[in-house]
Amino acid sequence: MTRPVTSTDVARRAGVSQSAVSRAFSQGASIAPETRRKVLEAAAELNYRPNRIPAIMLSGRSRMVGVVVGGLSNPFYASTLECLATSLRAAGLQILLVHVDDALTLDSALDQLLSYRVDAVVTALAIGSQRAARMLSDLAIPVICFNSRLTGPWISTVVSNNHAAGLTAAQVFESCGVTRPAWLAGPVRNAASRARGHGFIAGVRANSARWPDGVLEMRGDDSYESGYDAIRRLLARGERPDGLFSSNDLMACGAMDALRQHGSLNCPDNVVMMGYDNIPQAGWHAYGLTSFDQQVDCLVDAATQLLDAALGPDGGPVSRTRVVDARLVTRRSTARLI
Amino acid sequence: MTRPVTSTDVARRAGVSQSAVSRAFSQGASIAPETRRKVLEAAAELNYRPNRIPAIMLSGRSRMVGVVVGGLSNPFYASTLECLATSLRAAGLQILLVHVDDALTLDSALDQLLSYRVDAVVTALAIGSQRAARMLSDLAIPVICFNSRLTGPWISTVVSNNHAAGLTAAQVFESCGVTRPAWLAGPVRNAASRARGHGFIAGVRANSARWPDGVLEMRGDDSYESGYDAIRRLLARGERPDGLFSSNDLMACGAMDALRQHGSLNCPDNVVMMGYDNIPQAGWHAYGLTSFDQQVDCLVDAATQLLDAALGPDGGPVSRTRVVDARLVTRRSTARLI
DNA sequence: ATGATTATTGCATAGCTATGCACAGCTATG
DNA sequence: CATAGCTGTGCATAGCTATGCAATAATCAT
Repeated sequence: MTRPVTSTDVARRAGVSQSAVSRAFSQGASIAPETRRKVLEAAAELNYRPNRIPAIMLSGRSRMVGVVVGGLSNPFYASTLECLATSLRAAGLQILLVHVDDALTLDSALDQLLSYRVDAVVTALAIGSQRAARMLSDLAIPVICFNSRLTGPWISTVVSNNHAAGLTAAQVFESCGVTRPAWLAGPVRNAASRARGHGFIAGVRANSARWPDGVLEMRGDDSYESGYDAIRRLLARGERPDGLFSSNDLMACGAMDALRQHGSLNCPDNVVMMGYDNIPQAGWHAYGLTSFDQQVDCLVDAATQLLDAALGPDGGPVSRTRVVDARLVTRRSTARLI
Repeated sequence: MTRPVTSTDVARRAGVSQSAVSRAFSQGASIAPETRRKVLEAAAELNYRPNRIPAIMLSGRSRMVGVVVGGLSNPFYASTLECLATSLRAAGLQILLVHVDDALTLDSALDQLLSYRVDAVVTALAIGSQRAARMLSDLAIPVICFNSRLTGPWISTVVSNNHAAGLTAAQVFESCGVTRPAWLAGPVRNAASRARGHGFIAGVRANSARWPDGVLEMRGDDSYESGYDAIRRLLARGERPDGLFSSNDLMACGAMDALRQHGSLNCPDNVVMMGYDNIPQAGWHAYGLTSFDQQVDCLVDAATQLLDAALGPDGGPVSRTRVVDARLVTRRSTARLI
C-alpha cells in the first residue's frame, strides 16, 4: 500500500506552500496563473487529487445526500433514481445510497447515513418514515420526500397531482362509455395510491346518475403479480368490470394479462384500462396502456430545487410542498369511443 | 444552525474523557460496562451519533464503495443494484452512487469518487472503462467489474458463463426442431453479448449438418425498441427465422411484440425464442420468455467476496475472476417438441 | 502483606486541508 | 520619491476522533 499523495507532496514538488496547492484547486481563490500552472503540473505528475474529507470536517458540509430507495424492481423507481442521480450530480452533490426492505433496516440505515454526515436525505419511501422523519428533524437534517405526506419542520415534499389524476381517469371512463368502473388500489400505507383512489372515487360519485353502483374496489401491493391475482380472483367471483383504473402500471399490466388469460377479455374492446407512472412497459405493444406520466424530470427538478434551498446558507428549517401535474398519455387501452 | 454534538459534549455530560466516549462506541474496546452505560445514556440524551469523517482521515479507509451504473431502465441492472446495495450494507460498506451516460461523465465521476476517497469501485459498465480502469490502477484502487473483460492488476471480474449459455441455447433450438436460427446481438462494445453470440454461433456451426446456412445475425442496442425494430426490418426483408436467441430479455420482448405485430407470428408455434437475464417481464404472461437467469444473488455474492478480499489488510493488488453459471429458465417460448 | 498482573482510564497526538491573517512585492498616483 | 492600494504567498491553526502510551486502580497469587 503506497501512501496516498497529499497536497504537501505536491507543494514540495512544485516548490510552493501547501496553501498554494489548496488554492490552485479551489475555484476563485487568489493565486497567480503561473503558480497555478506549476501546481497543476506537479499534481498531474504525482497523480494527486484533492481530498474532500478534511474539507468536510472544516466546513461541516459533506455535500453528500442520503438517498433511500426501495422497490427498484418497479421501473418507475429505477428511472426516478437514475434521473435523480443525474440531477444531483449536476448540482455538485454526491449520493450515498441505501436500499431498504423494512422499517428495521431503515433505522439502522439512517444511523449509517448520519455517521457519514450527509447534508440531507431524499426518499421515496412511505414505510416507517414518520418516526425516522422525526429523528431527522431533531438533528436538523433536511428531508425531501417523493409522493409522501410526511410533515415536519425540516421536511419538504414533491408530489404528483394524484387526486386530480383520479378525477381525470373518471372523466376518461365516462367518455369511453364505461358502465362498471373498478379501482385497483396499492397498499394502504401508500399515500399516493390513496389520493389517486380518492380522486377517482370522487369522480365516479359525482356522476352517480351514470354510475349508481359506484366503484368496484380491489387492493394489490403495487406488484405485477398482485394485479394479476386481484383480477383473477375478481373474475372467479363472476364480476365483470368494463373499466379499470390501477394505482400503478405494474399492477395494470398484471391485470391486463389476467383479463386475457382468465377471462379472454381484451383492452379496449371488453375493458378500458388506465394506469399510473407511464413506465416503459406501458408503451410496449403487448400492453398499450394509457397511463399518467408523473414527469419524473419535473419531479426531480423540483426535488433538487428544494434541496438547494434547504442546503442554502440561510439554513433555517425549510418545509415546502411542490405539486407536479401528471400528464395523461393515451394509448390503445382507452381507444374506444361510445 | 445548531452546532452538531461532538464526542466531547457527550464526555462532559457523562463525566468521562472523550476517549471513553470513543471506546463506548467501538466494538471490542477496553471499557467498563458501567462506563459504557453512562456514555450511551448521555449520548442518547444529546442525540449524539459517532462521526465517521475523522475516522476516515485517521485510518485512510472510508468504507465507501463507488458504484457506477448506467442503464437502470434495464430491470436487470436495477435489480442488480438493489441486490448489491443489500449485500454491501451487510458487509458494512456504504455506496457512493454515480450514474453515467457517457465516457465524459465517467471521468469526472471518477474524479469525484476519488475525492471522497472511496475504498473501491464497482461497475457494470463497459463504456470507456479501459482508460478509467488504468487510472484507478495507478491509484491502487480495487475495481470489481460485472460482465466485462477489463484486465489490470487491481481489477477483479464477475462474469456470467456467457459462452456456455450460448452453446446451451443452440442445443435447446435443436431439441425444438429449429431450422433457421437467428441471433440478436447487443452493442459491439458489450463484451457479455459478444461472448453469448460466440457461444451460440459455435453451437450452431458444430451442427452444420442440421444448419448449413449458419446463423442469421442482427444487432440491437439492448433496448426493447431496438429489438422491435430489428425484427420489423427483418420481416420487411422477407426473412423468416423460426428460432431467435436474443442477447437480452428487453430486446427479446421487443422482438416478440414485433413478430406478433408485423408478422402475425407467435411463440412458440412459429418462432422459438430465448433471452438472457430473466428479468421479471420475461415471466409476465404476455411473454412467457425462456431465459438464462444470471443468478444475480450469486453474482453479487461473488462480487462482495472479491471486494472483501481486495479490502483486506494484506492489501496487495488483487486480480481474480469469478464465473457464475447461468441457469436456464424454461417457459412457453420454447415449449415445442419436434 | 506484597509484588505481579490485569483492567480501565485519560492524555496527547496524528490525520489533511481550507482559510484568516500578516507580510512582501509591485503598481499607480500625487 | 513617498505613500497608498492591490495581488499573491506562506504561516499557523481548526476541525473531531481513534489510539498508543502511561498511569491508576483493582484483582490475584504467593
